[in-house]
Amino acid sequence: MMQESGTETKSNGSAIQNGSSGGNHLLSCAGLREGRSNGETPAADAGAADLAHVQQQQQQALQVARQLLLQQQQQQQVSGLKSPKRNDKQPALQVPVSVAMMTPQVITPQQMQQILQQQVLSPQQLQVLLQQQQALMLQQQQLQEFYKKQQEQLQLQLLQQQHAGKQPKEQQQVATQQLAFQQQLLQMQQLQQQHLLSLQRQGLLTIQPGQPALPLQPLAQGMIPTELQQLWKEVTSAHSAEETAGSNHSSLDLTTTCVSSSAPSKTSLIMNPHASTNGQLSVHTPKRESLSHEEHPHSHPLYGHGVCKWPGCEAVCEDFQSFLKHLNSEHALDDRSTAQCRVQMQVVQQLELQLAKDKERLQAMMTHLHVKSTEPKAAPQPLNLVSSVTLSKSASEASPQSLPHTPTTPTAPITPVTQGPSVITTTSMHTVGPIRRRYSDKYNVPISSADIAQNQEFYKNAEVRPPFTYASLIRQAILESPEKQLTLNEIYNWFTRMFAYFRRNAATWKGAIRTNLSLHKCFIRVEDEFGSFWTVDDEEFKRGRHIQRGRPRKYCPDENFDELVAHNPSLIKNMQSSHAYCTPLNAALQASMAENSIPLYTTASMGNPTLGNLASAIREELNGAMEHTNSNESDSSPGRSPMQAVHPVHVKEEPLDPEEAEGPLSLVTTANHSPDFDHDRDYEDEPVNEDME
DNA sequence: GTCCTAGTAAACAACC
DNA sequence: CGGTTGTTTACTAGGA
Repeated sequence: MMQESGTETKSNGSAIQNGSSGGNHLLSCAGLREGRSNGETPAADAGAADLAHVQQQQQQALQVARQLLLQQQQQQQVSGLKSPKRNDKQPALQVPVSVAMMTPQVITPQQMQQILQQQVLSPQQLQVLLQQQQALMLQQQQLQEFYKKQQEQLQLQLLQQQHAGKQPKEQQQVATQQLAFQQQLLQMQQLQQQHLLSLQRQGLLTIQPGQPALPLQPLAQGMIPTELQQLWKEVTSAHSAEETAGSNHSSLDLTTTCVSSSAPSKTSLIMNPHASTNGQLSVHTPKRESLSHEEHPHSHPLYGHGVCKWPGCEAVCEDFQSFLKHLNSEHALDDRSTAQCRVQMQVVQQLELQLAKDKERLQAMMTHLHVKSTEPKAAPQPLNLVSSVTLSKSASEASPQSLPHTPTTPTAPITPVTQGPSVITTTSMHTVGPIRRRYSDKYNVPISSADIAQNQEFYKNAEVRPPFTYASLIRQAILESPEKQLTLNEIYNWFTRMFAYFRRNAATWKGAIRTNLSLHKCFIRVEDEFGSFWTVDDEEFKRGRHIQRGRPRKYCPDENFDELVAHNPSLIKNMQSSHAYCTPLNAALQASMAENSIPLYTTASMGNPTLGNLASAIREELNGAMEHTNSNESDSSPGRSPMQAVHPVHVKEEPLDPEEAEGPLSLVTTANHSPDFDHDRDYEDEPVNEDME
């Protein structure tokens, strides 16, 4: 497709792609533009108004082309021939025209992205650019329409030659019009080149050296390049066939005149030395032909209800032919028509501006509605997070301890997050202070892995405080670990790995983590000879209870615990570190502690040896009962051996509900003479223990 | 206004 | 001795 354009280009000796050594085609077009007949000087400081003017000129040229086309249509109608199927195999006298020349320079998305990446455009410039883009796309559509009509007419002519004999005079006229049309196209193309040059001079467009020249890039919007090219081929093929049969007109090649730097003038129509190359590519498309049949021959935007609709005209035309004559005579290419066309252009621009504003408004509304749901104050955190903060700050302030963005554990499936356009910059999202009522605060609804995973990339990169409580995050970190247990340092690492926010102010949030670990009943600290780690009781987490204040909670692990386990051997099975068993573990242990905590604690602190023996016993039992073969250590827990799963237990002895404090543990309770500790809330005012100490 | 809860800071102790 | 870990307390602020 496009290589055909290239061959045609080369055939004419004008190097389009490499003519300007850097592929900067616009420079070559500068010479072309300066050589224009109208003598318009290039706008050194081409602004939006100049660009609009260029657009106006382009549309004007297009209008003239359409006018010529209509004249041609009129002649076809005079001949009174319908167009049956076209014969595909025609003599190959061609009018090859570069597709690149025929394609308006609609800015491709790549170029648009390049422009945006430059970040030098003001909103006004972008607005202008958008408008120009829309105008050019409109031109494309008009061209497409024109080509279809042209094809139809040529087919009609061809049929006429085959069945009704030669009509040299008419054919000559058609050919002349074709030439004039192509000249108009050339002019239009030059204007487009000028337009692009203006864009470049403004800095709106940058053609990089390695990048192909802009006009040679395929169309990305508007019209499919292949379709456009095919259309033109059909047109030229049919037309050249006609000329071969009936006249001595030379084939026309507009390729060099438009896009090449070696064509200084629009009148430089040269002979095409490779006319035959197009013949084989002329493919008949029945679809397009059928479409051409459906087209109304007399439809014209400037003609309706017998009146010329040229702005300010309203001349009555009896029929379409008279309208065309009127159009040619009264609205030819002159200053008046140009001025009127400019006015119309302004009208269109106003409408487009309004449309752009409305689009922008719509976008803002949509953005607002989407971002608002992610505001920190909004309790529920949406899963599809689209708002973000500028990463510049987080990047600049990220502490050096920021970890690589690797999935935490194999058990934490991480779904990729849609990135890129979904991220909308809003610095307001950069929250600093404490945020209350985070997601999953209420009723301690556990955050799922998907909650974090879906926004994982976002939180990893954006220094946005996650709308989760520390407790929720700690729980998530623990549950994501292979063994459902983490050391404190591993929890730290999880936070810094998963959230860019926690790469700053480490002292603050680390202290908060420690406080939460100690404060929440759901977090159970377990010790072994290698250190301590933390597990989570999910059921207790859902309860969301805190360890009561004002009440001593800690006890010496080697004291008073052996007896507890001795009375409750089933606890041993629950001492594994996985989530599946940490819950019953906590239930049982905490149930036991509910019965024994205060007296045990108190007595332990006072030197009661009972729990010390108990702890030793349970530790031994654990070592024996748990051949914890799962040695899959977390990547973040290098310091622990597989045997770490065998834990002596060092658990906060927060009591559970009275109904949970049943079973053999009651023996401990009674044995420790703690009638007051059956109730959770009894510890509120409990200076007794402190007093006892 | 009160209560509850989360977050923060700080003090302290034990441990490494 | 300094850092880490863990506990506890006090305080603030937001929400019900």
